[in-house]
Parts: sequence; C-alpha cells; structure tokens
Amino acid sequence: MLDPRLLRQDPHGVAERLARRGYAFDATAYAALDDQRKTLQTQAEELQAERNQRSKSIGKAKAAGDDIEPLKAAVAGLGERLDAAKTELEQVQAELEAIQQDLPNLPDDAMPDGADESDNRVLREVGTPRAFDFAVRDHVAVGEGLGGLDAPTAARITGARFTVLSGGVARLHRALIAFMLDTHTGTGYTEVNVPYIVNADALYGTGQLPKFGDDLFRLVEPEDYYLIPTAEVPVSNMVAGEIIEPERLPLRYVAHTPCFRAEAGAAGRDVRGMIRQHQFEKVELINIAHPDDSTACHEAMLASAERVLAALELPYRVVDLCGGDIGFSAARTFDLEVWLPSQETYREISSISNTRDFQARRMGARYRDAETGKPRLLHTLNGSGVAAGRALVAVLENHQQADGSVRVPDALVPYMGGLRTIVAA
RNA sequence: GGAGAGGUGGCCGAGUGGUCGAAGGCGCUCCCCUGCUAAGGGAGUAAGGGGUUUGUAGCCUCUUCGAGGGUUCGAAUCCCUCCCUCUCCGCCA
Repeated sequence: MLDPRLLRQDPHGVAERLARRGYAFDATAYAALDDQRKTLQTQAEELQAERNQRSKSIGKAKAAGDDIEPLKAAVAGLGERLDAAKTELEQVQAELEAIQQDLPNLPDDAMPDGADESDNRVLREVGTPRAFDFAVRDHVAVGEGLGGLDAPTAARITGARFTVLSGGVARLHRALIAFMLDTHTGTGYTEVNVPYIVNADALYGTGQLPKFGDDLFRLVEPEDYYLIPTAEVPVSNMVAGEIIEPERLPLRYVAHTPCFRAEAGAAGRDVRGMIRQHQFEKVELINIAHPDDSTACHEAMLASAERVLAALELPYRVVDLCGGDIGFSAARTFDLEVWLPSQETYREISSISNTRDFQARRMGARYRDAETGKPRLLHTLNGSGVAAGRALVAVLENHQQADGSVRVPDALVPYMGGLRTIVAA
C-alpha cells in the first residue's frame, strides 16, 4: 500500500514513478474520486457531530431531570440522513481502496528501467562455470542415476510438479538446509519456526492478496486459510500490528519452511525436474528495519545469501531487477542466479527485496521513534538465503562427476556425516 | 470435542446505557525539592483518519475498549454471530 497522503498530494508524481514499472495509474480519475470522497466525508462527519452533540445534551437533560421527549423528537430523521451519508461515503471509499490495493510499490530511484527480465542489470558474476570433459547431465538424470530423485512416483502420489527424494540426495537436501540455517544464525540471525498455514489477513499484509490469490493453495476449511507461498508471509507478519522499540531494530529472522505455489499461468514452463515445483523448501531471511537502515540491511542480506553460494562452490551472478521484472511489493530487488551447466545459463536461486514501508503499511507494523516518541512505519525486507530445492539442483549439476557420482562441497561434508561423494545406492 | 472464565491505552487493571478515550497503578517525559543516590511533591503521557495549513505546529472534526452485525436519540456497558487466550475434562503427536 502506498502512502494515501502522497497519493492525494501528488497523484501525477506517483503515476510517473509507477510508469517506470509498467503500471498505468490514472491519476486524474483518482484525484476526482478523492475530491468526491472529501465532500462526502465532510458531510457525513458534520451529521455525525450533530448527532453526537444532541445525544450528549439529551444525556445532560436526563441527568438534570428534564423532559427529554421534545429533544428526542428534534433528532428524528437525523439518523436516517446520517446512514445515507455514510453509505454514500463508504461506496466511494471502497472504490478508492480497491485502487490503492492494486497499486504496486514505488520503485527505488536506483532501480534500473526496463520492460522485462532481459533488461535486468547484471551487477557482477562470481565464480567460473566449470569446464566439463564429459557429457553434462541435467539434475534429473544425475538424481535418477543416483537412485535418489523420482518424479513418476510423486506423480502417482499427487500429480505433476512434485518429486520424491531419497537416500543421499534426500540427505543432501537436508544438509543444505541445515548448513544455511547455521550460516545465518552464525551471523546474528534468529532462527524461527512458523506456521505453514496462514490466514487471509497475513497474505494481505505482505501483498499476495487480494491480487495474487490465483497462485495460492487455499484450504477448503477454514476457507480463509492458505498454505504459505514463502516464509516471508508468516515471518514478516510477526510484527503486524506491533509497535517495536527502536533499540531492538533491526530484527533479523531466518526460517526454513516449505513453500506451496499453484504456479497458475506457468503451464509448460520448466516442466522437467525440480526447478518449478508446487512444493519446495527454502531458507528465508527477513529483516525488520528502521527506515534509515533498510538500504544497508538490503546489501547485508545480499551478502549473506552470496556467502551461501560461495561456500557451496557454485558460480552465480547478481542481478538488479528492472521495472518490468520486479515484484508487486518490492521497491528494489536483487536476484542471485546460479549457473546451471545443463541449461548453460543462470537461473534464479534467491530474490532479495526491500519493500520499504509498503508491507508495513498494510500490516500496521511500526516502531517508536526515539526522538518524537511517536509510532512510525517500519521497513520490511525479505530474501531467500537460499532456495533449497534449486540449490540441490545446482549442486547436483555443478558437482557431478564423470562416473555419475556427485562431489559434496566441503562446507556440506559435516552435514553429510563426513560423506564426500554421493554414489548410486 | 465438552464445561467454565476472560479479551479495555506501552504494561497492569477499574468501569453504573449518557457529562467515558475511559478511574487507579506501573512505566516514560518535564519541572520542583534534596550538596551524590534513594525517597518525596507537581504536571504531562493512546492510536488512526479527514478538514484547514507552506507545515510531521496549532485549531476543528470523525473513528477506535478482540472482530463483525443489531437494539437505542446515545453502547466499553444490552442482544446475536465469530475469533483468540486461560483453566478443567476428553482425545492425541
């Protein structure tokens, strides 16, 4: 949600900034609707004030023992006029709100311009893709060769876009998660374990609802419960409705959770393997920050995620998402893309966003300003550190060996019980 | 699942259908007193929206006592529905 005051004071400025991300905001229509709101609100409040005043004087008269019947008669009809005024106001307010809920975040000035992902700015490439002296297999072939990756069985249990992992591959997945959690808690993150089912309010708070409900799995009962699409939803909402004392900031949380996505509109994309699943696991970083610190926190989160990829000895690049590719709630997003030898390309493995006060406003997440003592909106940031499923894919592909085995990167060896190579079961 | 109790400001806690955004306390801020400290005295201290305005100042106004409906001229207070917390029982990992 954008600042309604800014929207009112400078709708055309907002429209210009939103245009950078390809969103057409009709500032003129909005301003006209808001003028209407202003008139109706003044009208309704005047009636309300009159009623309050009259009711109060009836109370006084009654306390004084006076006859209140004539006073009551004088109020007759006021209630109906008030109701009518309120109804009219509510309609216009609902229209305004519908527009506001739909507006994506204002981009950071530093965000690159561009129409789609091909316009993203590559900030740097780290590590060198390995030169293979044998035919590279994709992660499905490697995993199946090890007897540890099985989509057909998952299809029988559930359907498309699920995978059964087993043996060394399953353990590798668990090792990745444990390693990532330890890495982040080692740099000051607090590990949290959160609900994987959230209510509609939480999803509204982080911006998935009302606009992106199609990509969520929703429970039949209770019907306003949903499976989380990312840990960002439960973890960020930990501060919903709260006023945080500033000395506690920034709050830094790390959570390992499954993520459930309907992948509506992704039919036909990445159908082979574990790149795009309905269920995957992720280690997520959340920062709840003072507005003055959020940019620095964003950089630090990026460094934290990069540390993981470096330790896993995976080549990657850092990308600054352009206006055409950035998400609804984000003001600025850095993606980490890991090298996949089978595709000879970089694929997203982490997305790290500063939403500034966009989510905080929706959630009502505030801190107490040290100087004024007044509550002000926090900044919220989220980033994968990193996606476990895609990390597994990257390790299988990048560290595969000619004989079909997979080398365990040194950082993971302790988490594999000392195992240095995963071989076929 | 059954029975009961309860949800009020940063926290604890009182509250009769009207003069209640709400006693009292804690905490916090400022001031006074005390040659440090402690104790004492005084004042202040909820949030959100709108209007006015150059203004996050002031002024005017509306809303908010778990959420949503209802009764009433008027609801923290009465009625209905829902949510959450706690206690006991049952069940269960």
